[in-house]
Amino acid sequence: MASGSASGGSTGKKPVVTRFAPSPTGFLHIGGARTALFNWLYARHHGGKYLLRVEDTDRVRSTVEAIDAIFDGLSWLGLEGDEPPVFQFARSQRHAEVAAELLRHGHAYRCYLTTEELAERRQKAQEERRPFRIESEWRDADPSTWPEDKPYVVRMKAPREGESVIEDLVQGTVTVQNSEIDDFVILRSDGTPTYMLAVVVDDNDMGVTHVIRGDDHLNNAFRQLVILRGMDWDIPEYAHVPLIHGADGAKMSKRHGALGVDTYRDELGILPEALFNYLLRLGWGHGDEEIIDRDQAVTWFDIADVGKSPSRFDLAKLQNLNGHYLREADDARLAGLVMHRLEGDADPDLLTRAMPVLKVRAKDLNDLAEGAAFLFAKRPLAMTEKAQGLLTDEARGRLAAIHERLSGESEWNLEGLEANLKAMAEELELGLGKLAQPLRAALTGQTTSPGIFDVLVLLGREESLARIAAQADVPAGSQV
RNA sequence: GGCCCCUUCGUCUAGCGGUCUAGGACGCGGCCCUUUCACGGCUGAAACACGGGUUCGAGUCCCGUAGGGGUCACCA
Repeated sequence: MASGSASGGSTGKKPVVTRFAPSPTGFLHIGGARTALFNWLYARHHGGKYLLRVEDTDRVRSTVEAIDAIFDGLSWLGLEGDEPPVFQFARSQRHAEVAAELLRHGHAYRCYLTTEELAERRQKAQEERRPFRIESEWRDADPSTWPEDKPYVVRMKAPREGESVIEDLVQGTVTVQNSEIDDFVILRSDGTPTYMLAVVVDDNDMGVTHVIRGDDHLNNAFRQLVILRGMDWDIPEYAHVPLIHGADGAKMSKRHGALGVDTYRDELGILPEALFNYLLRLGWGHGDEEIIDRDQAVTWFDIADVGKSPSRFDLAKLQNLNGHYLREADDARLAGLVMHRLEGDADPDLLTRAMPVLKVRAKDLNDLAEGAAFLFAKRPLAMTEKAQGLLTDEARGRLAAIHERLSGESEWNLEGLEANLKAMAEELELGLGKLAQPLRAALTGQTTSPGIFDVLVLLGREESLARIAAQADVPAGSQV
């Protein structure tokens, strides 16, 4: 257990230990994912440890589903902890012990004020338009006068004079008057610890040297300082990173655009490396660099380079980045990811072979599935309206000619087919488009697709000719 | 409302007193490539919130104003 001077924070000599401590009351949202990322990155950059702690002290709101969802999201992003996660609730005994010690040393006191009494005072203060601060008459009561048979909470005896300063790695020097800090509760009347106590005890016991979290905790840090000083524990370095806002500038909340990372994965078809890169660049930059992989991020990342102002979430940029990583991704891997997004049976080998020409046209896995659909479509092909429009009588006539010509194609490869059709266009004194577009419609049922020769090769001789025949004005007698 | 924090193109950012007629990226417009759609290449429009200081010189430092955010529980 750490001990020693609590004056100036750690000296930086100790190996770095960071932690990500979500409360399992919902999915792993985008903001939490970024906090985890920054903790992971900071630990990796300094060759330290990155730990996970589940803050499940709120028994009614914490669920196993949420715990699973969070771990699932973290491992998808490659942000698993370096050690098995700590479950906060399991440590409540230790929290209570610390509270007892604080009580023993007179840093905390039993407060017998009821919630109703407090509510009354709060309301009165509001009516009188003056700021409310808890001033419990029990603060200075002699412990010998503490009733044993009445319910009470344990409150910290926060200093009322002077000021507290935090040298925050992101926010800089932040000063707060001690008079602003009230006597917060550390142990509820049922004897369970509050978050405020639990974090401090757990961070201390886990040897956390750097607390990197959302800046909605900045105010809490000053309360936590009170406990730290009461126990004479080392004060960790703090880094309070700004929250992520929605596209409209408002705070990301559950009903306001905050999505779980699973939604980005499952519904939006985003690759983990794309989300990693996007989240990294949100609030942090390294010169003009935009495409940054894991290893590069580890060497470049510094928490001090994180900006102080909140940033807005921009889906278009995420998708652009995703498109980049899609093009870089392994074809078989992408085929695997796309398989279950396709309706009906799909051949993974064909899908893999088609991937090089499919992925340059997609920005997410859904695009990829859509683009791949024609490969596995059953005859007769469904036609989009535009494709239908392309199939004029003249076009159908040309398809018949193409069919006849391609039937004689011996090799059925890219070069041969391209030479053949180009020659045909020249002979007919037509642009290649006049041939290619109707052909595309017949082959794919759409007006856009990969290159027409790629499509022909991917579909193969038999299927290609059959699809052409189905749309062509085939002269009687020459059935396929 | 009290306290704390923030403010460069629509968005993410570079900038750490002179090299800024402010750079990059996404998005948007145009052109090129081209059988379609993409990819790629080139190119255009687009920002230092405002007002005072400090300084020979301010996007960069200080102070106000405005706007935005966070937080004020026996929730985490």
